[in-house]
Amino acid sequence: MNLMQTTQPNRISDPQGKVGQILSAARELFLNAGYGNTSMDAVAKHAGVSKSTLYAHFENKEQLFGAVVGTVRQRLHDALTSVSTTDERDISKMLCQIGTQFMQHVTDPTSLTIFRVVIGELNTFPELGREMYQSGQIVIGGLMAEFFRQWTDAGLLAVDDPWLAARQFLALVKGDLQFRCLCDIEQHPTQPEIKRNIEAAVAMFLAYYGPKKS
Amino acid sequence: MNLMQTTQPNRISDPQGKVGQILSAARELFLNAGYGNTSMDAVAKHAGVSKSTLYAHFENKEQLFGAVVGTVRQRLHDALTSVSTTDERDISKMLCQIGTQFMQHVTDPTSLTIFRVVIGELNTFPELGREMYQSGQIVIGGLMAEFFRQWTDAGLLAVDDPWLAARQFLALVKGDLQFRCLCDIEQHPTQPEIKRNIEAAVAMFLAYYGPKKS
DNA sequence: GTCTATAATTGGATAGAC
DNA sequence: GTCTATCCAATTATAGAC
Repeated sequence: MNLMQTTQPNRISDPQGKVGQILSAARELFLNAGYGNTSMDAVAKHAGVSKSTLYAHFENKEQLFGAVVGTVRQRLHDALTSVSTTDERDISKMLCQIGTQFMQHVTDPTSLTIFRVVIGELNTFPELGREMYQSGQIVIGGLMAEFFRQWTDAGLLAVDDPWLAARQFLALVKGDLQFRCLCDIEQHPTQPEIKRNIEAAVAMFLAYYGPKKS
Repeated sequence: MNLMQTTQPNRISDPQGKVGQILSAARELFLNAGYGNTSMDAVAKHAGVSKSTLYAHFENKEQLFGAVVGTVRQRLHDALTSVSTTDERDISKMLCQIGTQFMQHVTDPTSLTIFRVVIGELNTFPELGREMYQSGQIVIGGLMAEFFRQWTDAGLLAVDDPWLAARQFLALVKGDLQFRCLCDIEQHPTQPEIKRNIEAAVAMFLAYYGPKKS
């Protein structure tokens, strides 16, 4: 699954070199038409190179697909680890900030598309699905759990199981919006819809994990 | 998308006739290998009929796929509309009962597989994804909303927006388990894991929507 | 490394006999 | 309705010249 240079003296990550063109074209085609409906011919034509060049850089179709998924997965990973909050005293505002950033990435069209393709091809590429999930849910879940632990130490929350609380918070924030997006390509959630979900989630979360009780 | 008899005098739903064999074989192959990786040759061979017979009953590959998805979707629809609870005074127990039944269908391997295939082929068959989603989330959401409305009238709950409460409850019960199943074919949730999720969900839900407050 | 041309296979769909 | 045999287009992957 190593996509870039192996032993060749090629400059690393040459963005507009042939490899970059191929990856870019492959990403667009794979994400729009799926794995099975995308031909290597089409990738070569779309990238403006010949099939020989294509096969000179990538062993076969499977490896090319893995490389494309790898780049998109990395982007999702980076986006989610950058989720943060300004240091406020108002725990409610902080939770809303984080929820908003999270939903932005979760409902991002590119993220959704890659999840669709990977999920659909899960039988052929089981490990890609696992990697995508880990770059998504696990990364953001761990981040939230750490936040909750710190805020509990600071007396802002009363969370006993940070991982459980993190999963509950994220589940509430998402509601069924991510799943709906995944199933219905046209029903993109509106901003008010997302905002309402987040506010309801924060209210419910604080009613249970807020500092006043327990 | 009408799969069974149109004008032919064939007995309706002949379970072990050629049509039944074809649908059964097609279901197994489509769900295991996906749409693009399943050939009509394979379907015919697996069903023990010739390709001519196959094409005598189904116009083309797309229509066959639609018919298969239709049968599975119907099963999911029926399963979810049958979710119910014994009439107790203990609201907590009733919620746990419903949550358990819901999770049983949500984590059912066949349901998961059909969702994977449909999601992966969403660009080719947009309406199938919408139908699946409606047979799943919308059906169970409406059912729950109605429960919550009745229980609020009876003084067991204090729910102002039944649809929102229903989505929140279902989101909490699922957590990230459905999404995890969808992405990772091997990580099937254990019963204790599911049970713990449900109990935590009910506790949190009742802390907010329970009758004592408000 | 890159191209043109092509090999080798497989796909969906049909013709015609019974 | 059902079968055998086949057509034709498209696909992945490679050979050989430059």
